[in-house]
Amino acid sequence: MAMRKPPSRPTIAEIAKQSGVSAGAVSYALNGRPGVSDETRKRILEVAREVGWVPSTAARALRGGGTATLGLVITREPDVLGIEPFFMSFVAGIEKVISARGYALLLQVTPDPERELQTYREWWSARRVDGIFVTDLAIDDQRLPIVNEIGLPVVVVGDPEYSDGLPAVGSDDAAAANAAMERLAELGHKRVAHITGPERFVHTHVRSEAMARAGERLGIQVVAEVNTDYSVAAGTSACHQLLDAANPPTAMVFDNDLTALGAVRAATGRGVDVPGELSVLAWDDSPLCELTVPALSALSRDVSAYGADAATMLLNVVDGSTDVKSVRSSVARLVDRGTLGPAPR
Amino acid sequence: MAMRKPPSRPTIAEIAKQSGVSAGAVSYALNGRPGVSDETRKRILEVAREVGWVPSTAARALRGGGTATLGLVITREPDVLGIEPFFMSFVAGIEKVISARGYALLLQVTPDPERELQTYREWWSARRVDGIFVTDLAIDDQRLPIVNEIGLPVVVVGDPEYSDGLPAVGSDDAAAANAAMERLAELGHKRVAHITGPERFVHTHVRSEAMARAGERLGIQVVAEVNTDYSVAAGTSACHQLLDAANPPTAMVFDNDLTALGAVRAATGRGVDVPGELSVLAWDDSPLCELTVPALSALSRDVSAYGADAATMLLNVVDGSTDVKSVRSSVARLVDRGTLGPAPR
DNA sequence: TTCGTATGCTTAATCGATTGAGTAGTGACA
DNA sequence: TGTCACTACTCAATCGATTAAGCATACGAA
Repeated sequence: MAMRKPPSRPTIAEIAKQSGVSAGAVSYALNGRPGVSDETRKRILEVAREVGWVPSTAARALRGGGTATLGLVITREPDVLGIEPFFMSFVAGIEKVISARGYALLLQVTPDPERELQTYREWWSARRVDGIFVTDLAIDDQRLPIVNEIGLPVVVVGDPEYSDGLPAVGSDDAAAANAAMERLAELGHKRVAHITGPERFVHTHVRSEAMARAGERLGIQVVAEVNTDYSVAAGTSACHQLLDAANPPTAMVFDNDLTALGAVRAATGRGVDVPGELSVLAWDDSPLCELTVPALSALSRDVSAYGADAATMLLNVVDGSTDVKSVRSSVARLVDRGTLGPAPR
Repeated sequence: MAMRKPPSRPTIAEIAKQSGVSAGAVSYALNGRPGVSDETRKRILEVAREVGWVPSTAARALRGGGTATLGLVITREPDVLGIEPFFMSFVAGIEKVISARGYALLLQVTPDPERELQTYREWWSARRVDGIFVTDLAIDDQRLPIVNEIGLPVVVVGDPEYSDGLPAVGSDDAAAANAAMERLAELGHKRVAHITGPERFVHTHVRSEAMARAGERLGIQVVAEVNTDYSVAAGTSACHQLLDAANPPTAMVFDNDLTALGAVRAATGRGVDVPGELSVLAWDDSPLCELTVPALSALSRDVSAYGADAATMLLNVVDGSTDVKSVRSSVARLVDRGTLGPAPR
C-alpha cells in the first residue's frame, strides 16, 4: 500500500507566506486586533478562508489562552447510566450552547468520587479544560473546597444554597413541591407520602424541606419519608411498606421515575387501583413515564434547557466575569398523565 | 476580595531545577528512555511524584505527540437523546477502556451529518483528537471516504462489510437472527413480520438479509417488512397495519425496543392478547423492556462491552498498528421475558 | 528642514515537552 | 600517552499562536 500523505494542516505561518507578511501580522488580522491595515487584513482573511485554517487548540492552550474545552465528570456505575436519561439530555443541552461558541465537551465516567477529584486535578494540571460542571451535589460536598482550591472555573449543578459560594444553577424545587401539593390538595388528599432518594444528595434534602413546608401550608400531612436508592425494587418495597401501615397515605410522591414505576407495579399487583385508590406522582420526568400503562404523572423539567443554562453560566465564568449570579433556572411543570385521582374516602 | 494565586502547575523545568539536571534529562527519565543513570532517574521520578507533575497535553499535542483524546460525534436531535439508552452505555464502555490508558473522550452532539463532518475536519485541523468513532453507519456512507481522506484514525461502529475497508466493530446480526427465528420456529410460528428501522442504516439492511435467510432455512415466511423511524407511534401503526392484513403474522420482530412497545400497546388495545395471540420480540434491549407489563422479550446485547471493544480497537489504530482486524464483537442473547408464546392455530 | 507621532508592519520571546546533536568524563586497551 | 567507545548528560531547535518591543515610512506641524 502506498504511503498516503495526510493533507497538511494549515498554520498561520503558511498563511503568512501566501500573504507576504509575517506570522505576527496574520495573528493580528485573524484576531481582529489593531496593527494591520484594512486592506492587508482582508487579504489575510481571504487566504485563511481559502486554505481552511483552524487555530491549533494545542498551541493556544500552551500559550495559556485556554483550550476551548469544558469538562464533565459523571460518577456512576456504567450499568446504571443506560437507564438514566438525565445526563444525555443534559449533555445535549450543554452542547447546543458551547458548540456554537467553538467549545467542546470532555466527558469522563468514573466509578467513585475519589477518581472524580483525581480527574479534576489532572485536567487542570494538564490544561485540558477551561472549566467544569459539578453535578450530583451532596451535603457537605467534599469536592467543592478542593475544586475551589485548585482554582478551576466551575459551575455547580444543584441548589445555590449549598454550593459553597460557587456559582450554581439549580431547579426551583420549592415551586415544584407547591405545584404538586396544591394539585393533591385540590384532589382532596390529606395524607401524602414522600419517597426520597439517597440522603447525601442536596436535592433530597431540599425537596423534603419543600414538601414539608407545602404540606403545612395546605393542611396536608406528609408522612413516612423513605430513603431509596432510586431503583425500581426500592420503589416496590417502599410502596408495600407504606400500604401495609396502619393509616396508609392516599397519594405518593417519588423523587424519581423508576421508584414511582416500581410503586405503581406493586400497587396494581396487590389489587390497589391507580389512580382510583392511590395517586402516584414522579418527581423528574422521563420517557419511561409516557410508556407505561397507566402513564405516570410527573413533575417534568426541561433537562436540555437546564444543561444549556449551566453551559451559558460556565462560559461566563471562564470568560472571567467576576459576578456570575447563581440562579434557579429549571422550573418543573406538573404533567398529569393518569396516575393522579381524587382521594378515596 | 483578595486575589487568590492559583497553585502553579508543575512543569518539567521545575522538576529539572529541583533535581539539578536539565529539562532534557527529566524528559528522558519520565519517559523511561535511556540517557540517564538509574540513580538520577530515581531521583527525578521521586521529585516528579512529589510535586504532582502531570504532562501538559497541550505541549505534547503541539510537538505532534498526540492529544490523548478520542472523539465521538453523536448526530441526533437533542430531544431524542434522552430516550436512547444506547449512547450512554456505549460511552461508559469506551470510558472504561480509555481512561485506564489516560485518554479522554471528546463528545459532540450535532443535529445533522454535515456538521458532523465539519466537526471531524476541525478536530483534525486543530489537533484536538487522536482518533474518532463513527457510529450510525449508513449504506454508501458519505462520511467514510472523507474521514479516510482526512487521514484521521478511525474505528467504524457497524458491520465490517460496509466499512469501506476501515477497521470496524460490528455485531453478529446473523447469529441473532438465527437465535430469534429458531425460537420462533420452536414455538410453531410460520408467519413472522420483521419491522425495521430507516432504510439508510446498514444494520437495517443486514438484519433484513439475516432474517430472510434464517426464515428460508427454517421454513418460516418473513412477511411485510415495514420501515419505521424507531418511534413508538410508528410501532403502533405498523402493528395495526399488519394485524389488519388478510393473513396476519403470528409473531413480530422489531428492530427497536420503542417500536416494539408501541406494538404491544396497539395489540393489547385492540384486544389481541400478547403473547397468547401475538408474539413480540424487540431487537436491541433496553431497561424499558423490563419495566412494562408484560415485560418485552428482546435480543439483548452488552452495549457497554461493545463500546469497550470499539475503544480497544481505536487505541490500536491510534498506536499505529497496521493490521487492525475488523470484528463482529457484539453477540445478542435472546432474553425471553414474556412476550413470546406458542403460535395460535 | 526637522522634530514628533501615528501607522503598519517585523522580530523575537514565550508557553512545555521532546529529541537530535553535541560534549564532558571515565575506563579500556594498544 | 593517545584514542576509541561508552555513559550521562546538556544544548538548542521544534511544534503554532500570541504579543511586547522595535523599526521603518509617511505625514503634519513648527
